[in-house]
Amino acid sequence: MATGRTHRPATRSRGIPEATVARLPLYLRALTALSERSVPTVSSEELAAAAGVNSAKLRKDFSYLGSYGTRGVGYDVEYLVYQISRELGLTQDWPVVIVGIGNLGAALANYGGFASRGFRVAALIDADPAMAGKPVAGIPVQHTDQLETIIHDSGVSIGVIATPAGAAQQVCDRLVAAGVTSILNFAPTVLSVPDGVDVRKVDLSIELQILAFHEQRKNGEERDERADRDERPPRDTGQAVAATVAPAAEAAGPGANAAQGPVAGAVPGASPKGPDGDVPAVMPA
Amino acid sequence: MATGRTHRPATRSRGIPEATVARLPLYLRALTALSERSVPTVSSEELAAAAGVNSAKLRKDFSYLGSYGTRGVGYDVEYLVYQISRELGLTQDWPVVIVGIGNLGAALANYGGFASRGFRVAALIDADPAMAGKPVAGIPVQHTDQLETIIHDSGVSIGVIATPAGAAQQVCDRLVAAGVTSILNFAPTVLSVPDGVDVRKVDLSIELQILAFHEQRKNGEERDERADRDERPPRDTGQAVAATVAPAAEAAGPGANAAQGPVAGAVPGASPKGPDGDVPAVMPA
DNA sequence: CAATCTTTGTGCACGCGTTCACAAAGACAT
DNA sequence: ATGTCTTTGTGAACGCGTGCACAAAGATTG
Repeated sequence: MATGRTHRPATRSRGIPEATVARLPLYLRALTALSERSVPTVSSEELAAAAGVNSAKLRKDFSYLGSYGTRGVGYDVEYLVYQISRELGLTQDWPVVIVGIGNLGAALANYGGFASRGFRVAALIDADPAMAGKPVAGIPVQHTDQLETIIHDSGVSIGVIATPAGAAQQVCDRLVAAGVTSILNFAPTVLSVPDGVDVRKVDLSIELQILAFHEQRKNGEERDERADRDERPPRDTGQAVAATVAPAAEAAGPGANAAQGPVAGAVPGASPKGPDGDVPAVMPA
Repeated sequence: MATGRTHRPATRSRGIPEATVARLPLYLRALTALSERSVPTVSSEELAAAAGVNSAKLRKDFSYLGSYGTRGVGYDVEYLVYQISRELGLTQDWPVVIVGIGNLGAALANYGGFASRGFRVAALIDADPAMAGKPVAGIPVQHTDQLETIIHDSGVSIGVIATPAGAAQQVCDRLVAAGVTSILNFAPTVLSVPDGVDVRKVDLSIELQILAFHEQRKNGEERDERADRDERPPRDTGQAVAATVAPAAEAAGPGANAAQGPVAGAVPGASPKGPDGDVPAVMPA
């Protein structure tokens, strides 16, 4: 799956392994489907198949939540839906703001999967003044100037960043400063955040690259893997190669100017950031 | 990671660990940024910071590719860009089709991160006849009827599914039958595919749910964690609870009837499919 | 050429996650 | 009640991934 994991050292918040937490939404979806079909109970085998995992893994996952099954019968669907929802915190309302209303931001705003799980789009924010007031998914877009006010007034603690890479860190800093403690980042940049803030990343091109790797392995044993295997290249091949790989500039932005702290260095501090400007299409990575 | 990992048993294609493969795109992005700033070399420490990982991990990752560094100096940026690109298979052109041109599909079509890494959008496909011919991102949308022809003529091996959940499995089957061997799935459904086909999943709401879990843990020790901890619920709480958790139907759809191998066999029964509710406005595939 | 300094590459240990396999628990039939 | 059958819950083994720590390698300086 989309990759998206952060570099946080797998906190294992309260006994439940991180890997298990990541699968709970999967189980919940399958269970919800069963619930709608009025299926009263499921065995671990059936549910595991529906969720696409191993049944032993599923049982172990559930064992971290408690003993919510009946031996010889299986799990009560409705009860399990409730327990998992509660464990994930979906029994409460989560106001969310989406920053960067390009194609992707608009798609997210329209995405039905949010509302159906307790996530409510509290506001849409964009830096383009021309967007201000325009309704997207029935919600008027507000200007970035309002960001702090919106966060504060709506009590938002989860922010979604769908801006171009160049603007992401800046937006992130403002969100965090305003009180947001969880961020879902769609911009192709590594965000630095202070401790206590969770970041999850979704990078569409990364997923494709991973697929390409496996794809290459499938058809690709007969390819040109011979000559260029271990040759020391001319030190000045630079431009040519770069042009081949990435003809269009990527401009991940100077934000990634490594060299900050010794290792991690999550510096919420200033970020000159330079030009980001463009918000034309979607994340011109 | 957004997650998005499939249930394939981590094939470790050719010695390179799956976890390492998943990080290579990360390194590549950071390196590309350095390349554009004309930085000749980087140390593992610097690059690791830019990519948001541990430096020891980075060095070990690179060691799987070969000895591409110079002790006392670091790594040649351009050379490393080339090596990683080649390893990922990005030195060749990958035609891609996107099926389901709703908000999300359109966002993907416009996404710049594809073209800049060797991925070329060969075609856009949608089931809505009204969409046919309409240009999105400069590419005319074609009707689903053309799917097989397009795949065949363009030699596409990677497909992106951005349809509603209810249509995903059907589209998937047709893609696979037409020769696609790698699928990036944005629909909230578990796809069943034959061996040899790779599936990676990106589920936006899953990422948010994971964030919600951690968010709950942060502010939430003083919450209502007492009373409803281990109570055996009335067996008929069903509807009420379901309504609370998921007011809008989601209907991940029975499409997930894995039922291929022996272990799978989940509810092979008929699938009236019913209302797929979720993702109404978006993705009218 | 020798000494020193920097940084890579990796052996090793540890912890997490996955999977197997089975005893315990309950349902159900007789 | 007793026995059988199904399915859970989990102890234990295994394998992968991560991070430490250091020797080896090369640059650099005197």
